[in-house]
Amino acid sequence: MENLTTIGKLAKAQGVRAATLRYYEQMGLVPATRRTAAGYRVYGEDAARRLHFIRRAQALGFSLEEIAELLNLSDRPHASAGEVKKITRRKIAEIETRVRDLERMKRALMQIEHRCSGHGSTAKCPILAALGEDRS
Amino acid sequence: MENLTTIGKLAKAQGVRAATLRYYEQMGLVPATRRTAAGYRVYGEDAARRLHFIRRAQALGFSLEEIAELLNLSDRPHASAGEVKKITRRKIAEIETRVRDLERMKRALMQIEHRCSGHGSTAKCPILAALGEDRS
DNA sequence: CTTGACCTTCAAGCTGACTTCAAGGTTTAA
DNA sequence: TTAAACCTTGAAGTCAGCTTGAAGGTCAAG
Repeated sequence: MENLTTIGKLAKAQGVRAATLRYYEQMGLVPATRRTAAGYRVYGEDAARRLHFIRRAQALGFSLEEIAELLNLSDRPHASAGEVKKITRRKIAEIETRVRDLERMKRALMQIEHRCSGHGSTAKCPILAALGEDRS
Repeated sequence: MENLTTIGKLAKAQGVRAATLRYYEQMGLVPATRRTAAGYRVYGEDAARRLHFIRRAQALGFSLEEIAELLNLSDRPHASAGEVKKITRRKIAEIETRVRDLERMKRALMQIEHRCSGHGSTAKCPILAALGEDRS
């Protein structure tokens, strides 16, 4: 089954507002859908997957513009392979940097947690030290 | 040496604007500094470390409010250990989720990169599949 | 001892990502 | 068949996180 749905149902299912979906469409994040005779938007389940991706990526700190760029990568499967590859590698590198920074922050937080259990001494500001080295 | 400096120098050194530093002070992200007789702000190097942390944390997608919360953890070393511990654990869990999501996104990008080298077939939309499972 | 590069505050303006509102047309359930 | 619950567009409002501008005080170099 194709599982067609209206904007309101898709929105509710994904925990966003219908207005947000229209906004994403306007911003080019989701393609303009086909419409009913009355002009109502009609969504298939690919729309749900796409929307889900957008929300998760956002939670990871990507801007809508960056997300559009990521989605573009998979939308144009073989278009200008060289460029796609370049962007992809850049994104991968960005992600690796983020992960490293997050791991450092995590270690700092674990130190704080440990210290707060009474085991640590006055070792000061592990969190500030966390992202202290090397420039982005 | 204590390495005291003015707002302009600190700002330039960290690649932000002086106005941004004033804004952070206003928002409570950096404590109000002492001033010269003329009312000029005077910064020590702790300010530089703090600022550096703020910028990196921002790049990781934390809001200023969240960053303030993180900084508070290290500012009040032993204040209400129970609460600090709770917040710390929550932040650690959040970070772990983020890292997992980023790793998934990275794997998807690597598939795209691979596919674009001509090795892959029409395996479609690895990026959409990337964050497709389990809810945040 | 003045000129230009700083610093001060306060207020208004801008961008991204929505949200809300107004004024309507459509669908559906009683 | 009509009222509630949808949908449409367009435009304005909101919040975070700055940026810019105005109007003025301070400091360092020549």
